Amino acid sequence: MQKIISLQHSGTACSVCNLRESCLPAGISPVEMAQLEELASMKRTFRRGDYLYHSGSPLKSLYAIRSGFFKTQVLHENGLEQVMGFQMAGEIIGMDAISTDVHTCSAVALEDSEVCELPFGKLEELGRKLPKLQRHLHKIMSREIVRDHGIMLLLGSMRAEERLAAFLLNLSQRFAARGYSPSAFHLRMTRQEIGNYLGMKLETVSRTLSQFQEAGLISVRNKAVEILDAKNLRAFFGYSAAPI
Amino acid sequence: MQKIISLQHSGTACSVCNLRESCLPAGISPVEMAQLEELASMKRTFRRGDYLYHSGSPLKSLYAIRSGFFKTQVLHENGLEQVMGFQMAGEIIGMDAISTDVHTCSAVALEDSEVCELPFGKLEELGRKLPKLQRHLHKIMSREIVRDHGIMLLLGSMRAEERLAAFLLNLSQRFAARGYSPSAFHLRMTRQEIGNYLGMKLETVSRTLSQFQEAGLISVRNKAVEILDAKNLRAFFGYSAAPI
DNA sequence: GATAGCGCTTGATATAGGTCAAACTTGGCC
DNA sequence: GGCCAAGTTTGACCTATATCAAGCGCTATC
Repeated sequence: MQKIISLQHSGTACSVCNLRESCLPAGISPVEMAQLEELASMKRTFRRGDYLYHSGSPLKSLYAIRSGFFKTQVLHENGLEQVMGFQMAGEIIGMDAISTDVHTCSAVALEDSEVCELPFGKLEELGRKLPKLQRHLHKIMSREIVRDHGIMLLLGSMRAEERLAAFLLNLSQRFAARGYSPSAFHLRMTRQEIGNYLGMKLETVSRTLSQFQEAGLISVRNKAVEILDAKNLRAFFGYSAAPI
Repeated sequence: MQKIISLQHSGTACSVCNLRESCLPAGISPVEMAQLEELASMKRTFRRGDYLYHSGSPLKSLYAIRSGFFKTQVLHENGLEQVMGFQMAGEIIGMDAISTDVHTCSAVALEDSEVCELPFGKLEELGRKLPKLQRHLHKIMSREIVRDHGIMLLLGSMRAEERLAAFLLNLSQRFAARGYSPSAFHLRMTRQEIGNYLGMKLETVSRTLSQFQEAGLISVRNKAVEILDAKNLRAFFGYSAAPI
């Protein structure tokens, strides 16, 4: 399943990567950056539908997404299925595997994507030498915990409208943080995947999007979404910040 | 709110603590244990209802629960509320605060409890010297991520019956792992709190418990629960392992 | 440029779980 | 030991969302 399109040992270095401020190297010195660059030198490209890792496969590395879009999901033998998240450039994935040395979810590319591979053993080793890197790794893991808490709040306490509004605003915010338009973007995932992630059926996703459009909050045409009235969309979940 | 009943600098050491195999010191050598003991020497006791930390308070330490029961929860200004988990002896809490150096949820004692305080800065520092400790800390953080994924699956994909069955079996398993009866135990939390955690109303919790009792799967009398037919209870969520 | 298939929308209907309400139990406190 | 508040159970009814179903429209492939 996992087709590796290209392996590069040079590629773009952390020090010149435009994601460096939000990715793993955030806040470390140039000298330290050089050491991290060496560790992160392995790049891999993926086509839409390719797996970055499978549930059940052993922990080897964490992965920093350089470009593209992934989803992570759990597939239970009993048929239950849950999308755990949609990850984009600058985000680190694979931390679920540290606990048992085996991945507990799968990561699939939703569009052509590129990742930097971070061999976990070496990353820990370097963390022992570079306290700032160590701290940052801890922060990234903790951020994942906080993100998951946000989704638990969403799934446990919000109504369908609120969940979808939170989802759209969260995407908007993350696109904005990467220099893309916060108001107009393309969804990389299907209604089915959105619904699965948000604990609702695809029909409900579709209906709720139509309803938002009807109310003049957004404009949707297939995967193209435009947020027209972020303020009132935000009101759907009580003026709180996007908790995803 | 946070009443500190006692502060002890001696207390029970990790090396003689009966939780050492499941707690932070798991798998480290006696020499290393001594260093960890020094770090974890501060004990604190809490009465039912006391806060261990508040949402918004700065990160100081992680906490290893020595005895008792806690819940962690987020309270949103807009009224939304979500119980993130129920934690018992041997579990480490507070990792939500590492991301931003501020706690994002609150921890409340559900019964009289005792915790070992682990100053986070010192813990990281010691981790740099003891790779096994470092790895174990990472495993504990990752375990929290995996646990949260399990709850996301539960909240996003399961029906009320399945959630409650999963909840009871998870408690059972955790009590068993601590040497208590896996079949008979006391719930430390209210129906309200269970419901909030599982994304359902307290009436639904009550009704579903009654329904389980009707079906001969459990016996409930207030907070006293006995699991009579774990096999069929497990069948409620497709024979999968408790995903909490 | 035609066609097949997948993804999406929309409608009609069903239902799990929520809401409201009342009565019962229990445990903490004076 | 009795009282009060909080927690729990159970019933009746309601609503948000699921389910089932049909048709439409992209988009990708030849």
